[in-house]
Amino acid sequence: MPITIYDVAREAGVSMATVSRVVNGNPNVKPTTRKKVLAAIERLGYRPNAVARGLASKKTTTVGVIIPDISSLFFSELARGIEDIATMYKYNIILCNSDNRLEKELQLINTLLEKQVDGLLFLGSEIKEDHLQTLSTAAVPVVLAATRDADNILPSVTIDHFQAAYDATKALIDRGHKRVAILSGPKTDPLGGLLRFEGYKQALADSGIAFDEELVRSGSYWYETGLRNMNEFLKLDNPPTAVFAANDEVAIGAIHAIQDSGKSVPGDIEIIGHDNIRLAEMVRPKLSTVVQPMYDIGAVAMRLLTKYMNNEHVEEHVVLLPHRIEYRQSTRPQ
Amino acid sequence: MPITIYDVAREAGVSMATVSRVVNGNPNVKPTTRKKVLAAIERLGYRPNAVARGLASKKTTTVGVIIPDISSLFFSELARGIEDIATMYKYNIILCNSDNRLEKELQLINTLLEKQVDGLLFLGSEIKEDHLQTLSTAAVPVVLAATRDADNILPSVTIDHFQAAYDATKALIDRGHKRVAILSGPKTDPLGGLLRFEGYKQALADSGIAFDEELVRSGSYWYETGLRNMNEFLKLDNPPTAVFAANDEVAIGAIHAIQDSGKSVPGDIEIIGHDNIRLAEMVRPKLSTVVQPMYDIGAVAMRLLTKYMNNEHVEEHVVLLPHRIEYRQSTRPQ
DNA sequence: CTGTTAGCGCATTCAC
DNA sequence: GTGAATGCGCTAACAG
Repeated sequence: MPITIYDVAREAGVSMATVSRVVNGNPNVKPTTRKKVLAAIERLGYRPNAVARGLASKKTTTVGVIIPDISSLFFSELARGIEDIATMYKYNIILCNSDNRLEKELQLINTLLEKQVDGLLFLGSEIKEDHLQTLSTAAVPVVLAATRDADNILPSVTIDHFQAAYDATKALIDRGHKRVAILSGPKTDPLGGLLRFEGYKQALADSGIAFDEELVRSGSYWYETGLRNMNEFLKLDNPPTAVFAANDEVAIGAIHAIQDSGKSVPGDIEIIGHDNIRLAEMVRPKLSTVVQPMYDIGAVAMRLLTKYMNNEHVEEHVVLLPHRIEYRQSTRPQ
Repeated sequence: MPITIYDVAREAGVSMATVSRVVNGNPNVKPTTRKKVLAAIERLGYRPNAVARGLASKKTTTVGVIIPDISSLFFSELARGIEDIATMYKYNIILCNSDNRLEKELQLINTLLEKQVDGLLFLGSEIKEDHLQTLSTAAVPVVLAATRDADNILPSVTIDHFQAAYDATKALIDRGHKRVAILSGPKTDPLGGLLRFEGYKQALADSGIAFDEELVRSGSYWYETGLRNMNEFLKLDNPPTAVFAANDEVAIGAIHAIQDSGKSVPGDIEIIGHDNIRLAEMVRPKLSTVVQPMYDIGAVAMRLLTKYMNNEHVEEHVVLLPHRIEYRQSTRPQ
């Protein structure tokens, strides 16, 4: 039989309301009685029941987090940012993997809403009409992280993917390359795929370089994809002399493909990756890459969510975090 | 105003008990009325309140997971195993980072227990008397994963770390090495540190090789530690010709230290790592390593927890998962 | 400052 | 098969 607030009240010789007050730090309690209650709590080993509290107060101090895959280096870093800020604001997180599967995502949203989370964080996956519709039934705030909806209806935290890809491509061009290839993410991914691809094309156009379909390969964000697609590039009559990869894993796969073919990075081919996962510093040559602040995206998104949950005023509901290029060893020193 | 079970009852012209029955799949409902109720639920967009259900039923279908650091490649893989099995058994997980800090761990245990989780998974960190004491106040089952308590009081899922280290060291010795070094984890870590160190020493002893303090360096599990400590080895008058590293990151750091010094792996020095994080295949040379089945440890631990939560019979409460050595390129082909 | 009283939304007896 | 009644443990007015 678990100890309830009522047991404590009896033990301390006060009403349950008073016990509730001291448990919740309500100042309207005489220090003497507070001490009495605290002693009774200690003696009985009382542990407040957060479920009962949640039902009565309509707050669970829990937020739901829907993430494509927690085992990914990218998203686990994001999750850490979320959890740290959540802890700071006394929230816990219910973490769910969606594997980017629409059906599972919608079902998770419903489950989390049933669990009466105080807010929802939705990460990474593309936002379709179905999402918007299900999300619109939520009575609690929702924030997107590392993704956003096309019309910016929902609050979101991302970087400017177009600009990031533009900058990386431009940097390669400025280093004298005419044959700049892209290892793109899936075309179905609006941000990491399409938008970065657009940035790439725009950089070429602005530099008067003709777009060459031959220098484009898109696929998943896995190491093996980089390996495979880079090998295709290498078979070209006129292979690229520089490559922008849509993420770091792919970039590292590309580097290994190049090395395996007997060529060198950055000697023969220069590479710039994207994200700056911790791995980027743990390979040789160390990877030059576009820094996407994963931890911060998570942290800022969670902070934004606390503001909404707290009915605080929010200046801008679509926040773009800064990016930059970190030059390491897969590009030549300038 | 959210829709409650009562609204549905009125809309369907039945009692709330009946609605509760159809929501919970109780077979004792006439198909006709079931249909009526379902229609009313649909019409109203009713979403059951899991908090209220939790209070009434004393089950939350939520388990607490205390993890050192979700952003680590090792633990995020474990977490994925946990979450997948949790999903399979209709549980959600509340995920908390502990950073291996005792105080935070104890506080998290209490918080999760307050939230009335149906079970608790505790990962990675050393189990001290304080843990046992706090955990003993739990009214719900607890399972340890990737750690265990000294007296095997609590159920746990791990590999045999002594044997793993023994096997790796022995493999190196069998390849003809007399100077086998160890890049050990922290001595304060009972499994990854101490136990593996013991396995290393035993393998030496069994092979008649004198233990040499010079060939031992211990430290954190980070890449930089491997880099730094390997450099120390390299400065020795009589440096090691083989190294067993306490985890893969450290092993990769060591490889880079060796390469940076102008020597080669495995030509001059052979390396075996530990864990087999995904990274092991994403470096050159690819890392030979002791495979620790992270995903499975998480999955099995969660499965074990479901058995306890379900009052099922459990054969063995201390489970050791198998390990093996995966030979890749940081050891010479045999 | 403290106690009394109502629910919060649901599962669960127990009757019928 | 179905409904009425009770209580899970707590917060939140409201009185006093």
